[in-house]
Amino acid sequence: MSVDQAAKRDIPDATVARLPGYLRALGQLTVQDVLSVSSEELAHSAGVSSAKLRKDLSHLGSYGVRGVGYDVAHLTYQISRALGLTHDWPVVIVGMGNLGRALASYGGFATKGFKVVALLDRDPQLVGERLDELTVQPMGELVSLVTPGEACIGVIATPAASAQDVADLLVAAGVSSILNFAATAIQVPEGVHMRKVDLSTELQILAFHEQQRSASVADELLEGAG
Amino acid sequence: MSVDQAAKRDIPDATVARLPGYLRALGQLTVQDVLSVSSEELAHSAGVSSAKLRKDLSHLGSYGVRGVGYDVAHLTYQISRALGLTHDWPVVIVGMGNLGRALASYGGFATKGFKVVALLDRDPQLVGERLDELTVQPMGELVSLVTPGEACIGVIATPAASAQDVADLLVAAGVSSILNFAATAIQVPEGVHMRKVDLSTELQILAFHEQQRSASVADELLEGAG
DNA sequence: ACGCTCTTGTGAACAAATGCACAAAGTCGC
DNA sequence: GCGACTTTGTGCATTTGTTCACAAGAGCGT
Repeated sequence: MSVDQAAKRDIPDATVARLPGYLRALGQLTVQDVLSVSSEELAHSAGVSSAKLRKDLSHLGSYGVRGVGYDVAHLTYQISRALGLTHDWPVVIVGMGNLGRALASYGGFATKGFKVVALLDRDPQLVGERLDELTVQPMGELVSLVTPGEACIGVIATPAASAQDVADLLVAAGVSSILNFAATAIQVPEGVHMRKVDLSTELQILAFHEQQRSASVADELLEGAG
Repeated sequence: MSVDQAAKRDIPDATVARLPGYLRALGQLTVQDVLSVSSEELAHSAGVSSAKLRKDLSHLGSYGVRGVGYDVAHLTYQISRALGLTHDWPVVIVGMGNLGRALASYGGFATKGFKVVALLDRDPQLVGERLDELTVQPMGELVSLVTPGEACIGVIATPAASAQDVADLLVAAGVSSILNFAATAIQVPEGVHMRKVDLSTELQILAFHEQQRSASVADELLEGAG
């Protein structure tokens, strides 16, 4: 048992970040009634190299069959288990603007491992509104919704200006994992896990690569001329 | 000049991914009328270590002053330039569901480096609707909007089922950078830059760490008892 | 001018991640 | 059974990224 957990514990971060991608690719194979898949095929669907995929999976254990490949259902289960998706995690979404609504109505939650248990907003105008079988509640309800000690994931979908306040409230209520969609960096105390998703960051990274491309094209022209 | 570009070219990926965060932190300092900042302070606002920040900035050039720190305005300019944000990049958003609307009305575009030039949707019901000074157009307009050779960033905010089709259309029209918000992996030809933003991936990574936490708490209890 | 204090920029050590190449281990046809 | 073939799992080399620790500068008071 301790061995089992130790095996899980040292899964590298880079691997953990790719596991959801494998899980998604496996989901597509499942609906296509594919029973078995090779590392080559699965890696291609997930957009990685097969060597990387195999090394990633080897961190979870040895679940493939040499000469054959991986059993789709079994590998799905093993990855889910490694990620901790064998039971549903409660999620509270704070901020019911455009983005909050989009997230709340996003189907991806229910399907795998998560359950939105509450929608919160500071604005009294929005409180009481029903969205997808849930009623928007005021921020004050936060403490009664989260049981400290029992894990819960908080999603921040507020404007940047209120993000830090909301994060502080979430932490005070006992939330230990936060996903921040607001366009600002927020500070959380040690022990709270925080991840950030941000449109402009992603666009800026793409812009950098576009710029590199045009710069190198320009260089080639110059070299050709020189 | 070639030296200048060569310096830019070998900025490590990990550094590029962090530059937008520094830019954002600098923006906050700017509105607070702070003129100068040390690596320690800036690193803290951006949530990284000061050593990492300094090494990252050293890849852009030597823009700090020893004993003093960095000039906020000048560093902002240098990072913007490195990322290619000295002029606006055109962005087309495909898919005007909840998410597409949220993205379209997201203020972050205009402020720095990007300009939404078109909103597209396959659904005739949505075509013609006005959102933030733009009219939703049918997919067919794509080719007339994008000038091949001139860089343009495409954002996919459609359901997963149509994401691959949309990506193919974008590529065919000449878009060379794609940001995919759909909950599916898409394949793009070599030479097209693709990034993926996905709620469930992020949640699953958080779930993994929550699970690690509870596992290690359980372990400690067992050790204490044993 | 000089020494004191501060903070950058960077070389060198260290750590993490990736890619390669192949032995190990399985299936299948005969 | 057995040899041919397939595909996994992994040791090793390489690349990429991070951390440390400090010399090299820059400002300041005297």
